[in-house]
Amino acid sequence: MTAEARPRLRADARRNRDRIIATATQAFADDGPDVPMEEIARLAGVGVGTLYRRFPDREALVVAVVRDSLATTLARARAAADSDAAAAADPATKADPATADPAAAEGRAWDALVNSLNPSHELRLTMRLTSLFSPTTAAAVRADPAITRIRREYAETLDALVLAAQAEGSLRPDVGSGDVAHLLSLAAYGLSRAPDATAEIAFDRARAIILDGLRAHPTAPLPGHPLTTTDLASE
Amino acid sequence: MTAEARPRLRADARRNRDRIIATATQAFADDGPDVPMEEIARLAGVGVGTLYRRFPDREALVVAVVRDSLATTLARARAAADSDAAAAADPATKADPATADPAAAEGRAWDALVNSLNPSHELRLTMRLTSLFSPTTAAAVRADPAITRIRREYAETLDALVLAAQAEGSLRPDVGSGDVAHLLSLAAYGLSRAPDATAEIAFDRARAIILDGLRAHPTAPLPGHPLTTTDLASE
Amino acid sequence: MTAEARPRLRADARRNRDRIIATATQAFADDGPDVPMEEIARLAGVGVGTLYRRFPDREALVVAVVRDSLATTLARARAAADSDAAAAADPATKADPATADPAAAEGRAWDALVNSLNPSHELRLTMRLTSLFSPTTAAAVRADPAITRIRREYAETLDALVLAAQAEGSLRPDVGSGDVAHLLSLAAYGLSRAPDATAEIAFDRARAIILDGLRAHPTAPLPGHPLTTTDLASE
Amino acid sequence: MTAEARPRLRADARRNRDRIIATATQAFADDGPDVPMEEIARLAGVGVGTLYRRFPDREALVVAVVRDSLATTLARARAAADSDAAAAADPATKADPATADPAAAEGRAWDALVNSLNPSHELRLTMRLTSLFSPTTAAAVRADPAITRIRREYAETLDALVLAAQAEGSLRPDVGSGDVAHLLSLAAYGLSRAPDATAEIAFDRARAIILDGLRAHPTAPLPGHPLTTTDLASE
DNA sequence: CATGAATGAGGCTTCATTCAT
DNA sequence: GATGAATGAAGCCTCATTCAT
Repeated sequence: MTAEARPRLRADARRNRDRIIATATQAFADDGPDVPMEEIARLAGVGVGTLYRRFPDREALVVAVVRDSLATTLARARAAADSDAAAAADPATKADPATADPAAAEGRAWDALVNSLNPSHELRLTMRLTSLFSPTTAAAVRADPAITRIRREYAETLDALVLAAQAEGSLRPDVGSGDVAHLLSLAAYGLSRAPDATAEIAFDRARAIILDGLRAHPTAPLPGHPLTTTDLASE
Repeated sequence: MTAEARPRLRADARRNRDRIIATATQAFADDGPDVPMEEIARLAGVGVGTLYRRFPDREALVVAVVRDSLATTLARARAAADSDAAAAADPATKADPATADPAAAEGRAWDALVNSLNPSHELRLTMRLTSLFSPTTAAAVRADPAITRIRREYAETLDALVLAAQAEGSLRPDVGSGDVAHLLSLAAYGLSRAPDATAEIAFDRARAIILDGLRAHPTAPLPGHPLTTTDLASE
Repeated sequence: MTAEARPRLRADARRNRDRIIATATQAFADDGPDVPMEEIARLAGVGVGTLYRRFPDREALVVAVVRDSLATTLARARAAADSDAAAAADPATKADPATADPAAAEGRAWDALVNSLNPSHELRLTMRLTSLFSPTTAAAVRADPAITRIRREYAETLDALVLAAQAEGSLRPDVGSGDVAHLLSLAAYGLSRAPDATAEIAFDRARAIILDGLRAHPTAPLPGHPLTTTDLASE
Repeated sequence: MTAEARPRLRADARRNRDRIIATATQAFADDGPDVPMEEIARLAGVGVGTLYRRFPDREALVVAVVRDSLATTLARARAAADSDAAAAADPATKADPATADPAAAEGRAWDALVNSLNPSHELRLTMRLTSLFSPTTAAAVRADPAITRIRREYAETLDALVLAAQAEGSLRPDVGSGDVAHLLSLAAYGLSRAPDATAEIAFDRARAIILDGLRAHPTAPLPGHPLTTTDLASE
């Protein structure tokens, strides 16, 4: 997934690496950013040495976890954008607006936008993590080239979705992809804490309300100007 | 500020205690939840011994900080509610809807609700803190009787504001005080991170969009049922 | 002994500090430069925490040990120089060269030089240490201002002794204080390894032979030019 | 190079083994006695596994390195002794003292002694190594039969050189081969540290002074008795 | 009471050594 | 045989907490 000089990992090493990242993601989410490395190793069923062979220090592990999670999120958003494009190319879909489901009347682009923002379990955990790590670690995360690239590509994908939704008139024109990303990351963050059904509902409701706020029926002018993703780069 | 048995601390001791809490609040906000106790003591200009005399252990200090911050927030929300009640009792205010400021057309209760949710510096810190502490410490915070009481009183105050806004027709009827608290805490949380102007704007815009979503113009039924604050107690 | 802002240490702290340095000096000599910090602490009868409170890391401890040892050595060399000066001022001492002990016929300055080079137990340990530490640590030692100052003062003292001995004709004129320091440090180094009587003898003999070589009876011109202490600064 | 049961290693394995020893010798000299085994393996271009196949543990590698180095040194000292013997047997050499180079007036045996003590690069490394390893490792080195044998043979060679030089009157009679070995090892040790020109000069000068001290012009009786190599066995 | 010195458990990381591929 | 992945013991250092001054 990265462009590093890591041509091929031995099968078992690869499996270990993947399991460590998955375990670490979960452990960080469960116990906070300070979970002992030994605990992570234990949960992953490996010795500390193996953990450190793969990730030179805690920071490297965190970066890998975030990188992995963001890559998944990007793939998801892209899939949503692509399926939207495919649907648009297929005249059979939503052929006649008049006969369409009124609840889905917002249009294809809107649906694509909403789908792309449905946070995966992984992303939720990452949302939480990125806000919990120490300033030093956060800086390391932002400095990672692979993460930077993913963020940029994600921003581009989201930009396209936002513009399409605004073109079809379903998304209010005075918001930018930065606003959208910010709001949805907030919603996802709220979800990431409690793992139970209530949190699930609270998230769904919050998301619905936020989406209502994003629809093209502004009741009052928004302050400032539409935020682009770049505006939030320092987030 | 709290309802504890406060056996009349000597003036200077009292000052010490207050300074420690203020310092700790700032230190937690600046450097994260792991600031060493010695660092806090140093910043407060006292020895560790003094710190430990006031707060038997780190958890007690955290609890005190959160308690203090929540108490301030509650007082602020109450003041907003009270001024609303006072305004309602005063026929001179907003006497004639026709002459009222159109931008404020949502009604007095709506304004009161919005005001009560304008996060103070203190609240922002608290938002950040409560989401950053370890699960263990978070549990200790929730278990604190004084904090529980404050949360309950805060919920009651918010309930009243929500009901009033729904009664006047400005707040959509399918939300509860839990939804409102959840959404606004999310917005405030987003703010608490970066202290720069961009974050300020992002927060203002996010809040505006959320408020639009909360207004009484539901475009689609919300999933589930209106959340009460109790629903979110485990958050 | 240093010019740091350490005005006064609490009596017990001071005692601990001294004991730690003494213990560390011995431990380094006995077990090499890698003695675990915990071992040093244990031998000194304190907890690791105390050790680290006084010396932020291993390097700081090493620097302190070397500094302490060099200071002792400097004091010793100075005492030798001073007693020589005092003797010279006292007409009763060695009043008549003709009646002096033939074995001591070399003169007062020579005796002073020899005395100043009688390595203390501490210095022997230090000799061994400075050559055993890692390049990084060695660099830290050389970078220490207090150590730099002591080395400079020591060089000045030795310079005076060397010049005096050459003036009285007992020390061969084609050597410098750098040569003298180098040779004697070699002898002392050899001594520092084995702690038994044999080593003691070997050292005494080696020193006697070296001193013979240093006497004013050069049988062959020495290569290069007389070394000054500065020439050996990188040693 | 050693007298072990060397069951005819395959050519490439043999090459591996030699490269590992050479690499390790250099690595120890460059980076100190704590170079990780993996680093040595990497520098030698083999995997750790291969390293451990040849040398069961770190101690075995160190012993092999020292053994190798000492064997080289012994060969050199023997060559010097042999050439001296050959020269002595050849009446053409130094036939007429009157026509001899005055600077070489000390005699053939003296020259042989001096030559045998001219430290090779290998010996310098060994000097450094043997003094840097931990007490435990140093003991293992001394306990190695091959090393013991080499030391013994070296002592015998040196004994012969010393006796010859004393017989011809160039070496003072009150020193033993132990004294000579001790002094020259000290000089060589001093050299092994800094690899620059200053160190070269300092070594040359120190050696010259020491040789002056060793010449047959004792100005004072030496303490103790002439040391044999055995006296220094524990060094 | 205030201070800051002492303690030691606990987390991070390294590396000698073993073992599966 | 060669390789390098896995293991875990051991050392460094931090910091919450206790206690002597």
